[in-house]
Amino acid sequence: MNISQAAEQSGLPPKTIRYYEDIGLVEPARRRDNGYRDYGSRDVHMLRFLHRARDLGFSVADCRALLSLYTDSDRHSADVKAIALNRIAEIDRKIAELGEMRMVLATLADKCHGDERPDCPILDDFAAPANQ
Amino acid sequence: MNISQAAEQSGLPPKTIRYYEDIGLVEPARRRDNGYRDYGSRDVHMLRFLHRARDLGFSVADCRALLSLYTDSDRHSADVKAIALNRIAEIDRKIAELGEMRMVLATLADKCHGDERPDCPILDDFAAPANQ
DNA sequence: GCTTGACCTTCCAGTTACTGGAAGGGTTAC
DNA sequence: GTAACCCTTCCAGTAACTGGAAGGTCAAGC
Repeated sequence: MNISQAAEQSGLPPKTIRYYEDIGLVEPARRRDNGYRDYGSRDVHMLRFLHRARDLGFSVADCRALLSLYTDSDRHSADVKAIALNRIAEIDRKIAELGEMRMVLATLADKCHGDERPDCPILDDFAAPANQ
Repeated sequence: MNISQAAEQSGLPPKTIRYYEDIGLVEPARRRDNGYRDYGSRDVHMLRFLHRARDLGFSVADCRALLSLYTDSDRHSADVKAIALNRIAEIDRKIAELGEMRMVLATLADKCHGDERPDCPILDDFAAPANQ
């Protein structure tokens, strides 16, 4: 099948599929006589795997590792789990960071009249943060 | 003062200060005879403002708007508040997204033995997501 | 046979917000 | 004078694509 079909079935845009081939995340696709890439169900399978992993926020480097574990029947599930737990920890850090930002901003926004007057606690804080 | 002092007092690395000048986020610094940038307290003030705004996750584009409101004494606090509320909404979206990822991953990781055996519910899910 | 439109190909540039490093010149302390 | 550290500019790289240009291919309709 053509790349656009593979795209449709995997959920990845054609551009992204070519990009993944470029960076060696997936094997180069077979080519037809006219130079078109030709995909089979196994290829689409791999692409869908990548789509899912990327959707869950794994980096391309992680995806590389996950894909190599996926295709290795002698893998240890511990290695997969370690990557997943790492990703969870990363998510937790990110959520905590965003939560702090949100709290600060919500507090400031709450104190701001938000009308036509120029005085604004938000800008005041930016100019001289309270907690410093 | 030299750029490294301005960096220390604003919390931004020298590289970043030059970069902000490059993209026109701050006015070009005065130069001394030897070509060195020369910063005053007003400059440092602006840089600290930017540092704070960036720390709260505002994009450089937002910072541009915020800085222009900051230096405009005829501003309406409503405009500042709108930017802040927008940022909060963005944060909320991001947190929700991360929260979903976390839930999925935690569920999968929980089901994974994480030992030397190859079978792994995480990889199984990636290969064929349950919710599809 | 020819055209039209939708594919496909490669390659280059742009995105965000820096950061690292090279090459070269200035300053300060001993 | 020289060593250590500062400053300058410019170029390249980061992450993961995405947009667009230039050009070849294919299938359908006239």
